[in-house]
Amino acid sequence: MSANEASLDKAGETDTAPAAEDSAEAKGKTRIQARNEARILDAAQEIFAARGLRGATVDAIAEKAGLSKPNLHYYFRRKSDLYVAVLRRTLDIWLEPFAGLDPEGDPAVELRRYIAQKLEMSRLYPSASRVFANEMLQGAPMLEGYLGGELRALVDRKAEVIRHWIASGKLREIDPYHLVFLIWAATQHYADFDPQVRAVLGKERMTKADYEDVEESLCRIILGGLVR
Amino acid sequence: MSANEASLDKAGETDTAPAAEDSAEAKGKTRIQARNEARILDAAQEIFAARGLRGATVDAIAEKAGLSKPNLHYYFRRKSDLYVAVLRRTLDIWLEPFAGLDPEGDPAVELRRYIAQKLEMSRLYPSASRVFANEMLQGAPMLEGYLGGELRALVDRKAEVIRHWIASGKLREIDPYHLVFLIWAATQHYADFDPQVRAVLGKERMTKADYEDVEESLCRIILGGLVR
DNA sequence: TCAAAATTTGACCATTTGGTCAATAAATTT
DNA sequence: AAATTTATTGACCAAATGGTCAAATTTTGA
Repeated sequence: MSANEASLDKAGETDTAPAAEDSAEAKGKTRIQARNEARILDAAQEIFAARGLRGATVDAIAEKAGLSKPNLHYYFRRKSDLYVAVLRRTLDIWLEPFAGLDPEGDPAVELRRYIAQKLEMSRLYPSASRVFANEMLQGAPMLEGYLGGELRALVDRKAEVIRHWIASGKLREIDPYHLVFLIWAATQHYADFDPQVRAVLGKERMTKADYEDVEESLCRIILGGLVR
Repeated sequence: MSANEASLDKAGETDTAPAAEDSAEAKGKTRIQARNEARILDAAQEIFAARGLRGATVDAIAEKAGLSKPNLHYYFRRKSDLYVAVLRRTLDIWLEPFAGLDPEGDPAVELRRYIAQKLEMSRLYPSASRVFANEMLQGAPMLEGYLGGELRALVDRKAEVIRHWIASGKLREIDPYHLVFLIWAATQHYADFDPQVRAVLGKERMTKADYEDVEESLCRIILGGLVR
């Protein structure tokens, strides 16, 4: 319909002075600022995860964060700014383990580790996964540039790694891209479709042990066929 | 928060006279009624798929259906009624091929067929998949009873089929439930995460041929490991 | 301690939205 | 063709919502 106010394409972090502060973050932020922004981001992640950008209300986020609505707007002018911030944080956390796939490592070990890491993220930060899923369902209006840029480049690089494994006879001949999609889909499923998973398994809650079963099952199916 | 106005649990189709009419539907509906309800359902599916229950506006649905808002309300009193109707239609279409898994058939053939069917549904009716995904992300408030009832029972039955295949040595030892989740996740991924898939693959559009590649890849990975 | 800067809030507003209703315009039936 | 039922709509409303703003309060630094 209209140009988006913001997106993740080449976001321009305007830090005037890098300055090595205490926390990993902190770009000249007050203590109060850091605390409140973190609270808001956490709250927003929960709300956006469950309702998406349009369905989420600023009131709901503010209440969950324990702030008044005007006070929230003091930190994030527009709801969409907040949404982009949440998305960015989610994405950063997400791609780290993927980028870590080591070409020199044994594919069975590397892939199992990646699957395990991705599953753990579904278990520990399900709402992060859901925010991303929601954005996908909307057609990814905020991620257009990112998906075709950063992400695509990264996946291309890792597809090369997988092809290298195949070439050296350690993996069967499979399309690297669809393997990646399969792993993403399978692992995120347990966060995104949690209600269905729990209902079908008849579990009130998915415990850490349950997730270990998932890991074992997924690896057995995927690797069992993949690995020479 | 509060009791939902409607859900899919034991929905009571109040048909006074079964009466074998022309179409598969038609429970004493006018021609106009049938046409408009279909239009509305289609339009609603698109909007709900992209925005979820809360994010979708009745106005948007009405416009897409080519009706005025009050006219839409003439057919569906509440937005949630419409949502449930869409969900029900989606669900019906969805489970048919799953229920069709034949215990007497060859597991490799049966599973490949199911994967192919599920993929085709992602290709032909992506918005149906997205409506369901959206409902999951919201926590499945409208499906609570359904998931733990009908669906769970069906999956239990099919898990038995898979165990039977394992027992007769046709499949490796795997957890039937996680296999089912894997297939669901992998196939629906191409509908739900379409923007990501297209961006990473660098494709403007996923063609039928592209989907055939997906089928081949998925079957090779999943079955390659599964089948004896 | 005190002024400046940062933070918080109550009150408010314009828009959007789900939903209603009486009145009107087709269809359908008799 | 009249009567009855079905379908459609313009006008409207109350509630929700994103966002603003001036005033008040708290924190910070000199």
